[in-house]
Amino acid sequence: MRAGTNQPAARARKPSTTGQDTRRRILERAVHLASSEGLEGLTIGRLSEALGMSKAGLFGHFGSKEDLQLATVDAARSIFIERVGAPTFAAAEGLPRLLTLCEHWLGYSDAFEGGCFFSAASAEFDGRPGPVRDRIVGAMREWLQALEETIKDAQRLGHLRQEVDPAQLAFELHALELGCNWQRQLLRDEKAKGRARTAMLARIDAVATASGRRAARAS
Amino acid sequence: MRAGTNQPAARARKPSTTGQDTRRRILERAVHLASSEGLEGLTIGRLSEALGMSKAGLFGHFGSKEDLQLATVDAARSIFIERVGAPTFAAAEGLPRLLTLCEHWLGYSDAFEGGCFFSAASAEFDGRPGPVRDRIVGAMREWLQALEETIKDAQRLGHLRQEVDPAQLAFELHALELGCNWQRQLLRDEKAKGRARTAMLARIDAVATASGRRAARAS
DNA sequence: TTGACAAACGAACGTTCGTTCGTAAGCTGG
DNA sequence: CCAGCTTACGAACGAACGTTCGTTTGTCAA
Repeated sequence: MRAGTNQPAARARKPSTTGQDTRRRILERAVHLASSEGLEGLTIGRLSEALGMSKAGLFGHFGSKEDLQLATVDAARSIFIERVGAPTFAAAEGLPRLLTLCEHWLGYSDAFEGGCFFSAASAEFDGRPGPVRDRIVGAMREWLQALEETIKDAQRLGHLRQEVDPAQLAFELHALELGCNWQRQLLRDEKAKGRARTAMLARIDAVATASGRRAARAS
Repeated sequence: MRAGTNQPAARARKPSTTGQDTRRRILERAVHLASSEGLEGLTIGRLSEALGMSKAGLFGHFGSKEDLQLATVDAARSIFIERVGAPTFAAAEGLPRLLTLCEHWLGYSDAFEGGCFFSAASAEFDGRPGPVRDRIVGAMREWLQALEETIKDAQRLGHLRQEVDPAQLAFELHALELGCNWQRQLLRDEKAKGRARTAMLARIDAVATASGRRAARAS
């Protein structure tokens, strides 16, 4: 079953509303729904109802629920790259870039109605083997690697002390982001973002060099 | 419907297997299942199958699925208290107690097959209003309060500097625990616990007083 | 021995899930 | 104008969900 799923019909045509448009509209809504209801709680029936279309019509854009989930993860990844990755790599390398990353990272939670998509998806699928879990893991490894690389660059430029363990620092910054999301979403604590920012800046400042601080102040 | 749920039949009798025993057995399994599949993914059918009993037989112990979920949260809370709370309050007040808390906190993840129960439950229900969410929030507030109180005690004893903000420190320690669980469960990184321990100890040591360090070394 | 009661069961309920199918409608190249 | 393709639809499917019901079993008290 499910034959012919591997030719995604990418041929370019221009009807009044193309399938790609609808697909985008579906995924935009799916990402929000999944961030608060979960990727499994994201039901085809409710999603189609929220979009004012039929179950079958929506289903046709994806071969299966799993494909919908995978596409939703990809869509969330795109949003993350747009809201965090892009402004980060637009900033000057070194400490300024690392600080820019932290600030946009904290701000991106607002991009989804139910808080950080990946925080929710991670917790939901960390114990369920399969393609969806693999996709989430891939996106998170990619991000953690980028974060670590940003730290290493700052170190290479002499903005951070040599004895800093980039993986350890990346772990701690990531933990603070998770904590921020937790406190905001579960306890509805508006101070969460401030707490996380305070902690991130203090942690970074504690291992910054004089030239690093100068570069940060200049930017 | 669901009449007579409010007299739990606490009358003392001694059949070969009492209802309370079965209920305990059910909840023990439920906690593990929920920690990896989620509280919603915890279905009565699969749970009863895993226990070798019928759906109806299991269902009878709870008036509804929601009641089962609430009981599961309570059971997880008991395990947490037993594994973390008890050893913590057995330790000497002040810095020794705070360090004991951290160590047992990091170790308790092993109590559940799918990692920290509350980390999973928090992420799952942070966007779903209702009694289950309220129960989770209650347990977490209770814990966060205990953590903050432990910090304040250490401060009162002069083991931590006066300028320390207990709520901020509690937030950061909690974030590190979340990060530990995330890295362990999603990335299957065995270094996670070490990373979190390193960060916790460094964070605490940075604001410890000389007498606090002495008390910690002595215990 | 009998009556009462808790504990567990099998069978069925209505609902919702993901999925399949056949079929209109709308656009486009011949 | 007409085939051919994409897009969307309504209707229906089997499976699994939470839940209800009536019944059987085993144990204690009278």
